[in-house]
Amino acid sequence: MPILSIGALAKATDVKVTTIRFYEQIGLLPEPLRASNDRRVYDERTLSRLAFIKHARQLGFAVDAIRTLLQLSDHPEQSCEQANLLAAEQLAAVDSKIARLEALRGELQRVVSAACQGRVSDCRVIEVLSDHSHCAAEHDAPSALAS
Amino acid sequence: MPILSIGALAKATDVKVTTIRFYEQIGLLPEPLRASNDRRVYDERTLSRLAFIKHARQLGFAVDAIRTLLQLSDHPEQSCEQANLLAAEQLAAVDSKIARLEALRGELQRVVSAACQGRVSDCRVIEVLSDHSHCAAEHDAPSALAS
DNA sequence: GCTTGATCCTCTAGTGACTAGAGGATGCAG
DNA sequence: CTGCATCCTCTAGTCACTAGAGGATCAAGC
Repeated sequence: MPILSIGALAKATDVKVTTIRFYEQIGLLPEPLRASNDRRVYDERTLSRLAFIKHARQLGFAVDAIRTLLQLSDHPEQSCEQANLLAAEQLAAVDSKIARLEALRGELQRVVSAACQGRVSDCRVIEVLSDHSHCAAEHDAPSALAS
Repeated sequence: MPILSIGALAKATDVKVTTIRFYEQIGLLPEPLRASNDRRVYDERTLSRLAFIKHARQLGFAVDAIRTLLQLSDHPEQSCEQANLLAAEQLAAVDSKIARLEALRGELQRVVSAACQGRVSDCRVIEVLSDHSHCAAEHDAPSALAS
């Protein structure tokens, strides 16, 4: 079983060293063995686990959801109902983000196409921003847009 | 000129009281006059300014961009080039977020459609998450997806 | 006048998922 | 042996708020 330093693990997974330590801190990665010089020592199991985490993050899963998914993959005898549910929820969240962003895009296109060459005093961009009633459709706060 | 309490301003703009104080703290809103009992007192100019801020936030503009836009609208004799630029940048950012999210959606749809009824040991959701090579296309980290 | 509940004040700390930096120890190559 | 890379811990910063403590004041109803 080949042995990896934190730097080697970082390079192999394209996850930053500080992020690996962070994942350990919040309990996504187990505390690794330490070499005599106190440095972290990893094996390939941690590499797969980190790859799993990275992939799930890329798909937009929250850390809490990933924690659940990891527990499931650690206990393969369990039902995978929960994993299916999490994936479906994530898909729904992505769908709704896309819908919101598309509404915003429409609004912004109207703003941009109204761009003027003159002074701010007759600038459509500022004017449209000043007056919500110019908007064709309602657009909600982007609070739910964060990934 | 009618006079507004912070609560009335909050109600009129649908922005939370704490958020209004926060905007004052970071300099998006000017420090208001105070009544004898130390309470904030607003006029309609602040109401428009806050409506402007809210609308721009809904469109996904960052606070720094809004600061610039507010400066522009405070000085109508300036060229509106910068406002046009900011709007175009914001549109490009939204476009790229949508593109990323659509790639994620495709991936997630594949994950969800592979949902199984059995045990985790043969669960496609977990398996697909474990192995990036299952992915049809590259999908980047969602770090740039935050609104 | 008294109580009750809403509103207001300041200040601090928490959110999520990292990222950056201080300040120092160790390892390795030339 | 001299750099420079890598590693360690710990703290604080990012963004745009949000929540709560702990208290003062106000308006309405009895």
